[in-house]
Amino acid sequence: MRWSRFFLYTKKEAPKDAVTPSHIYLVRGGYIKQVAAGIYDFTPIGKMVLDNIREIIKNEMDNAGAQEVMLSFVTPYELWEETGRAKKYGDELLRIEDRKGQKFVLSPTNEESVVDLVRSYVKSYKQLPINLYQINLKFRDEARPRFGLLRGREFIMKDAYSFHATKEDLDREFNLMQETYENIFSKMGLDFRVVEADSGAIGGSGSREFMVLANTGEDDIVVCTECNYAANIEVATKKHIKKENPIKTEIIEEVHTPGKKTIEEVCEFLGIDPYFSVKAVVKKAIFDNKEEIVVFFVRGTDTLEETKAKNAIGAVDLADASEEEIEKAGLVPGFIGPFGIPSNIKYVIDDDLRMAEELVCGANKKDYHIKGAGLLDANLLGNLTVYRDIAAVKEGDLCPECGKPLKITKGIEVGHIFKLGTVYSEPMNATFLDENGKAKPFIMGCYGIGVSRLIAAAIEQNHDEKGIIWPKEIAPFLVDIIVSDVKKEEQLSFAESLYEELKKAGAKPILDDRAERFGPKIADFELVGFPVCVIVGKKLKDGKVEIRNRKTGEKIEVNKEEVFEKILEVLNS
RNA sequence: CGGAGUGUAGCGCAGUUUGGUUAGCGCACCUGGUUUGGGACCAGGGGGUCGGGGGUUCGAGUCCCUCCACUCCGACCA
Repeated sequence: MRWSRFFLYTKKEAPKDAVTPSHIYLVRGGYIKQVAAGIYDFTPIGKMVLDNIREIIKNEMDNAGAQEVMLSFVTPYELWEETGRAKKYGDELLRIEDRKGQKFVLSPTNEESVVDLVRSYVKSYKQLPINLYQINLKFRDEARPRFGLLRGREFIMKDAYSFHATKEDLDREFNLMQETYENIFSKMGLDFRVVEADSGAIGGSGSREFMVLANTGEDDIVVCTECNYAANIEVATKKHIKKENPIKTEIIEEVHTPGKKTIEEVCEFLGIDPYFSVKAVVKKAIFDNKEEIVVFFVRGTDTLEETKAKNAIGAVDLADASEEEIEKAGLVPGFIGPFGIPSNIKYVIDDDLRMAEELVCGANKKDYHIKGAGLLDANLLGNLTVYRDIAAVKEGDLCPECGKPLKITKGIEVGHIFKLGTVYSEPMNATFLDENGKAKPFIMGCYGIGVSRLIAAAIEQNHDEKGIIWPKEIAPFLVDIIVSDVKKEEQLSFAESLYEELKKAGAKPILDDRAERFGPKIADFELVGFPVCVIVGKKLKDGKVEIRNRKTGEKIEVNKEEVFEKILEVLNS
């Protein structure tokens, strides 16, 4: 490509609304242009990066035996009514009507479509397993799109759906997909982790997320400092250890704690370690058909993990409870504890408190706490007591696998694989006949990769203060040939012949033959982020040109005769 | 969806408080010239429904009403 004719225009100034590096550099580098909130145009160079990523994904998916399809983007609303997701998905599902008033949705994901496709052809276990995938546009009407391509409303996703006769075969495919994903992200040159994850609204029995490690990530992930345990904080667990409270109380007693409502206040007032206090977190739990006040008890030093809490009671959602709602339920805000709690209140105690002794907790009575309480005997509390893991893992907690300290890092979710089971095939009545001629619903898995998000994630992980540093596997061009002064005939003709040579060798060159000075050209090289550049400039008359490595910053001066070999050397280093 | 902002040339902004000639500046763009290894310089030039609609006024970018769009924090998010 000759830059002088290339539809690529960089900017010196960052757009005022961009805050993350990937968003800033994608816009400044001329890769994307915003059209509306969370919707972007891709310029030719942006499309090249997208295609490079698609190519890697396609190769690996095909290798794994999956078959590429393309499901319709505009799909009938009816299909969404079949599974009940029309309601559940909420406002994120963009509904539209055609001229006849027939309802459609813009696909945010395609479980319904693919089940509809497969059920119309597949009737026998002999046709299984099947894995169908597509790399296609998606639309989710996010309440708050942000950070450029990291969270768009319109985006490109690779979604795959597998169909099996048995759970064992699903497990096999699930593992194969995990391997395939690991290959894909490794090939792209990304630093990532596979983590245990919550299945969320999509349902199913198991899921793993693929996280690109980056400071700007929106997800907290828990990783072990020793072994390879890694989990999303929404599901991460820790090893429970029993610490002895140095303070031994003779008797369990109520103590007067006037106006001391927070853990901090109570513990300071009583002179105890907050680790041995019980924090009550009151939430309004929303179920399909009702709302209910639920109390969650965790250690004073812990915080409630809402996803875990939600799963513990099977609620659809948790909302903050107002002081009035708490009082109306018969609770005393600031003095809530597991002992003597009104019998109509549902509550859950964190696993870490199981068998804990010498605790301080609310007495369910204004201005009183209980000292010396123990959870040795659950019967004290009645048999409704439920212990679940509901506290968020924090830095320094111990690994559930090996017992070494855990740490928390930020990640960008670029892939997610699920064991769906029959949650879609059953309601959609998608069945096959097994060996005994009996109709059974398909057992399904689904596997997603955020393709356009990967572009942003790759930049979040690979940039400096000057611009993008593309991993060469996805770089739009590999070698930027800078002609320092295009009016110098010898510079231009040397650069042109080098360009032809590199092009023939498949080294994806771009020739910067614009009528610009050296400054803007080298700055654009760094901003747009090509792996290597060759500077054909004033030293050419001494037979020398310069090669620069974008990533290492290394500069080498070489004789013009050996430049071709040296470039390939740098590229392959 | 709650809270806070912003909207003036392709991009970044000033002007709005206190209404008053023809709405400015930097970058980018066009023409000519000089420059040519880190975002050059000189001269000339083009480009505006001041987010939309309504109102107040002799007069509105500026005041009032209303709608819209976009951004940030949070909630949300396979």
